[in-house]
Amino acid sequence: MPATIKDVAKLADCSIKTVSRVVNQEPHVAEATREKVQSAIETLGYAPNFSARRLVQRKAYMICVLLHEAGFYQSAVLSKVLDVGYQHDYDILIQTYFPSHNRSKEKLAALIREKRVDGLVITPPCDVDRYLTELLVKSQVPYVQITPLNRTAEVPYVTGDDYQGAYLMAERLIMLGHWRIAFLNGPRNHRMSIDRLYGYKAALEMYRIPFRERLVMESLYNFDGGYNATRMAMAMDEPPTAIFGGSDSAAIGALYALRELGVSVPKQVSVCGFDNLPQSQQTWPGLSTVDHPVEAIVDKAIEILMAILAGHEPDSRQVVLPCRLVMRGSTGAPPVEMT
Amino acid sequence: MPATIKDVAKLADCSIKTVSRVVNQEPHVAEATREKVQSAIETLGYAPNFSARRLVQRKAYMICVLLHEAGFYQSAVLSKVLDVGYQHDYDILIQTYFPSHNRSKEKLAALIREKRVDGLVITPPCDVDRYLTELLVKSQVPYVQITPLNRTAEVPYVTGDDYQGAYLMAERLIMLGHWRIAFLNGPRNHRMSIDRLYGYKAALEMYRIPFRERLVMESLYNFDGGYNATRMAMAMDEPPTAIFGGSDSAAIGALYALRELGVSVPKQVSVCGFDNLPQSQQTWPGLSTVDHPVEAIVDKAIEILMAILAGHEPDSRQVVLPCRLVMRGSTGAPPVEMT
DNA sequence: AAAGGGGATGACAACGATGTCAACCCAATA
DNA sequence: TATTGGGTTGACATCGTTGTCATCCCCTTT
Repeated sequence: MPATIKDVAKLADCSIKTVSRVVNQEPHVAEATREKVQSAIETLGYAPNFSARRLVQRKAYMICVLLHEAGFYQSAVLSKVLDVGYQHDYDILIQTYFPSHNRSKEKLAALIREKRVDGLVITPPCDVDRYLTELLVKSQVPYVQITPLNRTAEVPYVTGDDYQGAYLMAERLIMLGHWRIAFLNGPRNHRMSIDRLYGYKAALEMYRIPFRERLVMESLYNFDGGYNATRMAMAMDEPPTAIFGGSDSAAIGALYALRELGVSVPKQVSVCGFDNLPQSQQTWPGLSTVDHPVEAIVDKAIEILMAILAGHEPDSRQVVLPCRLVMRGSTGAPPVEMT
Repeated sequence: MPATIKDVAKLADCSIKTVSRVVNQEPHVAEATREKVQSAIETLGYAPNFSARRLVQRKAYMICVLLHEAGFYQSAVLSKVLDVGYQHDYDILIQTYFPSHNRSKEKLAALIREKRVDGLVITPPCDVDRYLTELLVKSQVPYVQITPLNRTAEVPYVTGDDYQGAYLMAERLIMLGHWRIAFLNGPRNHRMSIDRLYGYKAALEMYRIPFRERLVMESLYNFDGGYNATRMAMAMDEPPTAIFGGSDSAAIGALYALRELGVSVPKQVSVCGFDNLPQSQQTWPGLSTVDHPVEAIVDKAIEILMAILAGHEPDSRQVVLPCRLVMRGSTGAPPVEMT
């Protein structure tokens, strides 16, 4: 049986309230008493019972990270959340959420209703689900979205500047001499895909390169999508000299397809991605990509969430951080055309 | 203010105990009463407060997954833990643990002392830390190790059969015609590395292939280690015709090094790994590897943990599951030697 | 010397559930 | 009719904390 506050009080010959004061470092305790209590605590190996504290304070001391899948991006997020979580007194609970899965909906709803968590961090693609959004709003739980696929002005989120990142990368490709640049697009109704596509378009426009609809290929931002899209692109009459993956996963699929086709990267075709996933530096050649600053994003997101939980109004509820190019070996000048 | 059990009792015109019975589906409630209570619950949108329940039941309804880092392997584990967690009434908390980091030690110790978790799942490489092991044993918390790097007979663990898996793969390489097979070794004092190395050695012995110490290269099982080891191996007088990575990460590093050296895989050199990480099928060529059955391992581990938590004695506390070869494009026959 | 003020302290009531146990009701039985 | 027995039911204590507020004591001030 672990020691309780009562045991400590008895041993230290004082009231439980005094022990509570010492434990919580409240004022109004004489130095001598404090020491007496401290030593009693150590003797008994006392630690306060968290459930009791949670009950009386009506606080779970817990934040939940909502995941759709435990993928590469999510593990980067998690990694940082844990890191930052240390700074605060919150534990981190993870929960999966599948829009189509009724049981997972109920689980999450219960989690919130039963006050088992004080706030949530939503990772993509969970944010696109209507039911979830309604649930969160209705239950008034503080939450913040990490790199949402869609976003509305009412909801707190932190993300990278998809438009700017895509613009930068497209511009870089253009500077290298490319002008038939395929774009591996994501789901058409996601704000994130739309922004990245717009960045690409804007760069083309800026440099007077005609935009060609057929160079925008469906990829769903995943490996298989990138692979298939690339096979199709390379089968065109005039295949692209560069393939800009809207996500690293798609770009890695593209690399695979090109290797399979015996197309040399970057000599014949350049490839680049978006996200800067850890494995994008383990491909060969290393994948040039746009760094979505996950760490900074999570940092900011937790900061916002903590502010809301503490009752303050955060500096801002919507934050967009700039992206940065990370050039590796997968991009280069296009081959000289034979005309 | 959320509704409490009292509110429900008042509305349903009965005692709180009766409501409790209905909520927990206990017997001894008349059908009419049950319905009355149910409708009151729905009217008020009542959900039991978990902190209160935890307090009185002295149970946290929480298991902790202890991670050293949120890497690829860990995310696979996590993914499955979450999946299985659904079956039971436990929430999943994640916690990082760094042996050198005092603060993280304290955090974990507090987590356990304060009864915030009922049990733990330990992922590698956390299990190699002495302080941790002592803490766990001393505090009597139920726990189970997933693919431990080291293991002792007293501690519950579930792992893949490293020896058998390595044997199978080495045998396969030999059948393909290889006999200069380099092995990218892991940390020398880890049981897991030792077993994999022994499997490799045993296969060599079985097929009467002389074991050469210098073909066992230090890699620490990571990308950089695999990369460096491969560079060194290929610089030998008689470079190996196959490189067997003790882990996929190391093997991916090997692939990178070989590409860089312009060595064709598998035509000139075969490469294979161990673990079957998700990204090992996204390399080019696809990485042949030994599947460490993470899902089955986690399944079994949770089963054991749940049995212990429920007070039963599990069927067995140490489980070793067989590994299975996954052959992809990175392995083939060695080139014909010019003699 | 009396009044006032502030720090130290503890008694007691929350918090919201579950466990214990006695009381009750009603039907079946002797 | 009295007794038994089983299913219903609720009063009350309990879990281990924190919050409220009254009390006490001692020191300063007038």
